[in-house]
Amino acid sequence: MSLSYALLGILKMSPMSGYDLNKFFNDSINFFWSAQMSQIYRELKSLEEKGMLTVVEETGTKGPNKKVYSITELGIKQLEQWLRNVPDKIDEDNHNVFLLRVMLLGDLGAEALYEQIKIRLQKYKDDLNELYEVEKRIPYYLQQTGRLEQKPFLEITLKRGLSDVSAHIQWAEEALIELSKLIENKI
Amino acid sequence: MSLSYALLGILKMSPMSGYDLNKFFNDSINFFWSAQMSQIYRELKSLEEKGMLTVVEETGTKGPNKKVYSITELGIKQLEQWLRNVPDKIDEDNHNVFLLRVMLLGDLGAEALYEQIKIRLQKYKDDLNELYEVEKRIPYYLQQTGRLEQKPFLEITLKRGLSDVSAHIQWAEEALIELSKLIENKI
DNA sequence: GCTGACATGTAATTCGTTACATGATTAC
DNA sequence: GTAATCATGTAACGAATTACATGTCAGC
Repeated sequence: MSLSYALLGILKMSPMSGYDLNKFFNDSINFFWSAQMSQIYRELKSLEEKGMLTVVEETGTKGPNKKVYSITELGIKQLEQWLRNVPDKIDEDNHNVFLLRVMLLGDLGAEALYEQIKIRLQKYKDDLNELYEVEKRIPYYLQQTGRLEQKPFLEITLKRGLSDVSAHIQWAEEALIELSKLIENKI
Repeated sequence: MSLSYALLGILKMSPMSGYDLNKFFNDSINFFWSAQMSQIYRELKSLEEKGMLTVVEETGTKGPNKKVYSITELGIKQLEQWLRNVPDKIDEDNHNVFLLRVMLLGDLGAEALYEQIKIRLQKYKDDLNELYEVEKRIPYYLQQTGRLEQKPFLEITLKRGLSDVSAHIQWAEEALIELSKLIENKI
């Protein structure tokens, strides 16, 4: 399962709790990964049982106790194996509900589609701004974990997010123009 | 579930069997949707039980009998409701295993990442060619189902696929350049 | 006293994949 | 005869979401 490797990979950078992992997902790599808290907790438990993680309970300064997880040698080995082993079947998760809507909405007329793409365009613009925020946080984050040599790789990852969102924005803007032409001609 | 709406939407264009639906997924909208046969059959059965589809068994000219499904009034109503109702929580399925790999592979060195992106770039180029094939098939398909007025909407859908893949290709090429610089400088 | 952030989990359900199972027809 | 395509399904498993459940601590 890929969530387990996501957890192993992040914990390899720095030990943390399930709660922190969720924050990391939301604050940093939300543009390509997210998870439910309940799933994270369940998976952490399972990885610990398999000996890939160890856990230490930490009495925090505030809030209830934290369970801080660290990766083990076994965990590192398993993660590396997964990373090096390129799957021959490239299994991109290609269920795009929005595009399904776009295709089928045509049947209900151009106006309905126009409105929905307009809403989506705003979302893409928000996403773009969020990515800029993430970009700003990278140097700070790298310093904290002392992994400055990772900078180019994080930048490549982030650039993919930026490139995706920019393409989406351009597509949406062009689609809106197309649709407004259709709407005008129909009058 | 969105698969059910995908099935309703396609069956609204034209009645067909589970087998045909799978072909439609693979030949036309594979760039944003796919499904397992077993899932399709299960879902068709469930939609029929709910009264959103009707089924007629057809003795084909070749092969075993087909079960041809058609959408009912109820099905059309449900589909339209789903299409018009814009979800406030935009729930893009954002689990990109490849990007997870990219981020984490940095830790194993630039070479490993370079190789994996190179493989991926080839896949993107194949995808692009496949999309051009789909593009060519659109006019033929529209004539067959007599839905020429749908053309602009299918084109908008397809353009999104093209825009995505083009952005991916550009990103991959730039990433490879970046990485080769890193590799050279290390020698 | 209440809200919001902190913190962890269980249970039930739904969704999706994989493996298994069957059989007809056509082209080589 | 045998492989490929056509055609439909069941069973078991695994993954992900949703709902439920509990409790601390800080600030207003």
